[in-house]
Parts: sequence; structure tokens; C-alpha cells
Amino acid sequence: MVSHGLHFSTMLTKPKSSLYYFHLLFSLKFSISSLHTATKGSIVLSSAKTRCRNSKFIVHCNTQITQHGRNGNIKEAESIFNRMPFKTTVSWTAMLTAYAENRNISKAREVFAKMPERTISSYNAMITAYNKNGCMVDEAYELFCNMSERDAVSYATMITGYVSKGRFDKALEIYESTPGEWREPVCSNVLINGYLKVGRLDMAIGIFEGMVRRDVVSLSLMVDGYCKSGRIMEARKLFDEMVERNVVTWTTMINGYLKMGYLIDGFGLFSMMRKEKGVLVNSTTLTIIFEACGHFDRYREGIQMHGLVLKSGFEFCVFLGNSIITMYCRFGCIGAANLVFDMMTRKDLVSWNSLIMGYVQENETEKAYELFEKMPRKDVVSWTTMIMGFSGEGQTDKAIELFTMMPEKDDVAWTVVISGFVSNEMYEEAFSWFTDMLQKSVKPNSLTLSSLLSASANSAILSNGQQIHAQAIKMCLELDLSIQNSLVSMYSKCGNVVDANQVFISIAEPNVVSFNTMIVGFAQNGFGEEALNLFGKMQSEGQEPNPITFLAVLSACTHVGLIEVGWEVFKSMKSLYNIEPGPDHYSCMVDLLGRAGLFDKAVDLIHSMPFDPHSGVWGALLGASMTHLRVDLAKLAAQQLIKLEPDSATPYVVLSNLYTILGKKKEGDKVRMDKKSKRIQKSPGCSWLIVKDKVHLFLSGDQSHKDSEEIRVTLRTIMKEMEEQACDLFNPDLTLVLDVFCGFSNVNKMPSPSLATVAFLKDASLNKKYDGYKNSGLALSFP
DNA sequence: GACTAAAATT
Repeated sequence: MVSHGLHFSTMLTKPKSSLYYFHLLFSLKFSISSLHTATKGSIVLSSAKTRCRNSKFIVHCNTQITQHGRNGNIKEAESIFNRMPFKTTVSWTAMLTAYAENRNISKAREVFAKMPERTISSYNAMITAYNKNGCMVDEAYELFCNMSERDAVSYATMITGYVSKGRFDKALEIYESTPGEWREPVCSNVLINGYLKVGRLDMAIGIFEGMVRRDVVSLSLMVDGYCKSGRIMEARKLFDEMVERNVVTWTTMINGYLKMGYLIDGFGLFSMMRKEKGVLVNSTTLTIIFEACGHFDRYREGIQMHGLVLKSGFEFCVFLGNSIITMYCRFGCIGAANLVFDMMTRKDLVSWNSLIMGYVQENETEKAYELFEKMPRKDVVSWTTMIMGFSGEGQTDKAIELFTMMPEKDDVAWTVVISGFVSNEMYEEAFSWFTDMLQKSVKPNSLTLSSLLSASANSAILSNGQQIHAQAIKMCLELDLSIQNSLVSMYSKCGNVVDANQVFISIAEPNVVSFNTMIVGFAQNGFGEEALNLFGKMQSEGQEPNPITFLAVLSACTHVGLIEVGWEVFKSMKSLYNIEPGPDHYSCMVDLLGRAGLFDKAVDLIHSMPFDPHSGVWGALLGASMTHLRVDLAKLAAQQLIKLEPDSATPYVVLSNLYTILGKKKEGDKVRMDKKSKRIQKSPGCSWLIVKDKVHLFLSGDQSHKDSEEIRVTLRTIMKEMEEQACDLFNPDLTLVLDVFCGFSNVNKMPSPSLATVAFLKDASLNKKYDGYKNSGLALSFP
């Protein structure tokens, strides 16, 4: 009989069982009458018929029904089920489950009602169907109670149902009612899993310890539970004690290490796992490895692993492909990410979103948008990523357009639009959109408030910041660390160090960002001593400083002129803290030494740098040379700056001004001519001052303006009074303003809306209402 | 060896 089959297809290399013909009947849609191969055909047919009772046919169909159900092909599953000449209880149960998987509870119920006989498994399947439906746990429970006989799966399923609804009381009640003689690990496992998912490690431990028999799942669950609570040592102890460990156990432990940033342990365990007999790395393990490589910038390991995957012919599942795309995007290798994307036979939303995100991060918004338009289906993430892309490029109009078109807007989408305004310095829009968001009853999250606090800080409008602070308290977010850090930053940028410090000391567990922000706050407001004290305190509290801490401390030293201390701190970076000073640290030191007139030391330091000095270093030297009228060094610094940033006007302007001040008009003109011949444009210097909650903007403009001298005089008076009031004259903002308005700097031209400004400033200076510096902010920025 | 239940991932 089997040999006849060979006539059907020459592709058959070895005899197939009758299953083959049965499969053919369905998959090639051969109807019985269309089998016209006469004698041969009828033999096949009759044999198929007689073999229908053969369990192999039925098993095959049952498997097909299950698989189609899982893949969402409910029509296929139905068609096979309906055409089955003989059905077993398993077939009926498989069909029931297929309907349940596709959320068709009424059909599932129909099948359950119609089936000729029911086993415990059929009941179990129906309970699962109810559980999956969302709000039918009670129906499930009714069925469960009506069962004359139950097995471990019945109990496990019922517990899962209640656990997924968060009804742990009922779950526990059923768990405790499990017959003691066969309380299988799976019953405890589902409960442990439930407790761990809601973060109740204590309860999970309780159940775990009460277990008489534990299996590899119970232990793997507990390993995961300990890892996720940060108790990695206990997790490892449990892991080491395990007699049996499978892929999941290994993967869980590796994931635990990698998520906490313990790369050596994680990668080490991974190579141990690869050597372990009987355990095979799977796509989940690899997904975790790729994620860690991307997250911790392990380029070499990432590439190596990708090579290994390609070499071993490992099948790309969607998760794995997506994690590789994300990794390459993090490395900035968008081409490689694209290649992986193209290679993937199956792609999902995450694949598209990850690649779009990659292009957005590379500022290739157009490319991102092409993909966005091409993708078959879009979700909130796709829209939000695109909005972020356009905002990041300053195309706020396009961002808003997309936001308007977005079908459902969540808090994240609103936040992205708002923070887009903030990063584009459109503070008013940010606040007005925030009002809209509140009116639409969308609940802001901590990120929304953080970016609005940063808006308040950058626009130095304290009252807005205070309102956001109030909002945070109202929403019970005032204990959120990122909010607290933003508050510290906001208050200190608005010149309100007292409130900044108030917030800072209220932080229960300040992190390195909190300390850095407060140190910068002290430094920028002239409290150098306090900044240094806090630096000491942070260490006595066991908080490791990072490179940014040192920038803050060094700038504090610069502000209060603590040259020796600054020098010591700088030297200690490497020797005490094993932190290699970066370009910005060197700039800070050059600034510190240069301002003090210690040019030999400054130049020596530049020569001792282990890398080529960047523009910041030369800029600092140029600034200091200007202050101390050191033409020789200014020339050197300006030359270097021109080399590094040929389009920047600053070195030309500073140098020519210096020559002018020294009365060397000829040289000054020469520099100006040089600049002109290179067609370099200086972007206008800009300064602003807030008094009485109004922002007054000064742009450098026409030199010939008749009032410029008057404004300078007025400002000089203000500055003098500030000096008398012992305002911090080392504050860079303030010195810059002094420079600008007193004509000692690159901006020697005054703004046009002058008369009103002058009148206002006169009034302000006379009535001493310019406490804007302390309370509202006085700063200078070069756009 | 099919159906029902339990663990790790972008």
C-alpha cells in the first residue's frame, strides 16, 4: 500500500505512513471524488478511511487544530475539526481551546456543551476559557466546584484565574483546599508566580518554604524573585544549591546579573552555561545577552555574539531579531540594524518601532518617517517615536501635526510633545499644552513634571516652577527621585538656593545625580564653601562621586577662587577615585588657573593632556587671556580655536576686541578683515534679565545706537550695587553680563529697545527692585 | 506521541 504512495510524488524519498495521505486530503484540498487516479486512488482512499480510527490521524488533526488556534487561524482550525470523520474528546477539547485562545467564549461554551463526553481535561480547558475572558472567573469557579473529580491542573488553573484578577484571598483558599496527598508543585508554582508578579517576595517565600515537593520550576521562580528584588546573592545561593537546572534556570540567573549591571558575572555564567551538558542556549538567553551588550555599550561582545548566531544558523525569532536591531541602534550602527531588519522573515510592531527609534536617535528623521509611513500597523509607540524625532530636530510643527493625527494619545505622547517644546526653548507652549493635558484629564507622569520643572528652571520663572512643585505634591509624586532632583535643579537655577537645599535634604535616598545637582546649585549661586562641604558629605555617606561630580566641584572652586583646593581635587580624581579626567575637567582647570592669572600652570596643563585639547580648553584659555590682557596666549588660543571650529566667530571677535582695548587698532582691524574675508557671521549675543516677573531681552545689534552708552552706564550702576551687596562676582553668568554690558567682551553692541529698557533699569536700580538676580534669575546665553 | 497547567526575553 505504501509503495503506491510513491507514484503520487517523486519527492518522497522514503515510504510515508498513511498519515501522509490524510494530510494530503486536507492540505491539497483534494475532495474524495476528485481523486481520479482510478484504482490506485481508490486504494489510497479506502485505506485512509479504514485508518481513520487510527490514532495517528486523529493525533495529527488534533495537533493541527491546536497549532492553528495558537496562531490565530481559527478558520483553519474549524475547517479541520469539521471535516474530521471521527473526533475524540481530545479533538473537542482542542477546538474548545482554539476558540478560547481567540477570545470567542460563546463558541467555546457551545463546544463544551455539545461534546459527547467530558474528561477532567475538558473541564480544565473550559475553566481556562473562562479565565481568559477577563471577567468570568466566577463562572470558572462554578464549573470548578461542579467537577466530580479534579486533578492538579484543575487546581492550578483555578488558582491562576484568581491570581490574574489579583484575588489572592480566593487563590490562597483554593490552594489550601488542594488534597494533601497529591499537591503537585505546579499548584504552588502558580501561586508563587502570582505573588512574585505583584512584588510580594515575602508571600512567595512563605509558599515556597511550605512546599513538600519542589521542582525545577519552583526553584527557577524563586531565583527570579530574588533577582528582581535585588537580592542577587540569595538568588545565586539557591541557584548553586539546585540539583537540576534547565535553560530557564540558567537564563533567569544570567538575566538577574545582567539587569543589575554585573556584566562579568552575567557573561561568565553564560559561558559556563554553554559548556553545560544537556542545556542548550535558546533565543531567550541570546535576547538577554544582546540587550545587555547594547545597554552597556559592549560593542565587541555584541558583534561576536551576532557572528556566533549567524554561524550556528540559529533561528531568528522575533524577540531575538528585535534585540539585535536595538543593540545595533544603540551602537549607532544603523546600517547593521537595517540589515538584520531586512533579514527577518517575520517582523512585528517592535521590529519596526526599534528601527524607527534607531533612525530617530541618529537624527535621520526623514528615514524614520519613510519607515513609519511604510509600516503595516502603527501603535502609540510608533507615533510617539516619530513625534520625538521631529521635536528633536526642532520641527515642532510637524510634531504637533502628527500628535493631532494620532488615534489614541496617552500620557507618554503628551509628555513627549511637552518636553519637545522644552528642549526647543518654547517654554510658554510647554506650559499651555500642559494645561490642555490636564483639561483633557490625562494624568501627567513624573517625566512630564520633570521636563516642566526644567522649563521653569531655564526660563527662570520661579512661580511656574512652584506651581509644578504644587502639582507634584497633589499627584503624590513629590517623593519621586527624578522629580526631587529636578526640583533641586529648578530652585537653584532660579537662584533660590535655600529652597533647593530644602528639597535636597528632604530626599530620603539621594543618588549621585541629587548630590551633583545640589553641588552645581551651590557653586552657581556663589556658595563655594557649601558646595565643597557637600562634596565631603556625599563621600562620608558612601556615595561614590562620578565625573560630573568633579565638574561641579571644580566649577565651585572656580567660582570662589579656591585655586589650591581645585588643584588638589583635580589631582585626586585619578589617584583617589580612579576617574580619568576628561576634556571638560581640563577646561575647568584651565579656566580656574587662567582666571587666577596662573598662565604657566594653565599652559603646562594643556601640554600634559593625554588627548588633543578640544575647543572648550582653548576657549577657557582665550577667556582668561582676555581678562588678563595676555595677547600672546589669546593669539595662540584663538588660532587653535579657528582650527577646531572654522565657522565660529568667537576667536576673531575676542581677539580683535583685545587688540582694540590695548589700543592696537591696526591688528584689531586685520583680524576683523580676516573674519570678513572668510564670511564668518557672529550669532548675536543675547542676554536677558527678569525683573518684576517680566523677561527683558537684550540682543547685541547695531553699534551706532544712540542709547547704548546710556544703557551701559545704567547697567554698570546696577552691577556696582550688586557688588556692594556682595553678590557673587565669580558667578560666570554675572561676569559675562558685566563683560557684555561694560563693553569688555565680544559683544559690544547694544540692543535697540533701549529707551524703555533704560527707564525701567533706572527705576529698578534706584528702587533696588532688581533682586531678579537672586530670585528670578539673571543669565546670559549665546544662541 | 495529541488536549488542559507552571518559569526566563525585545
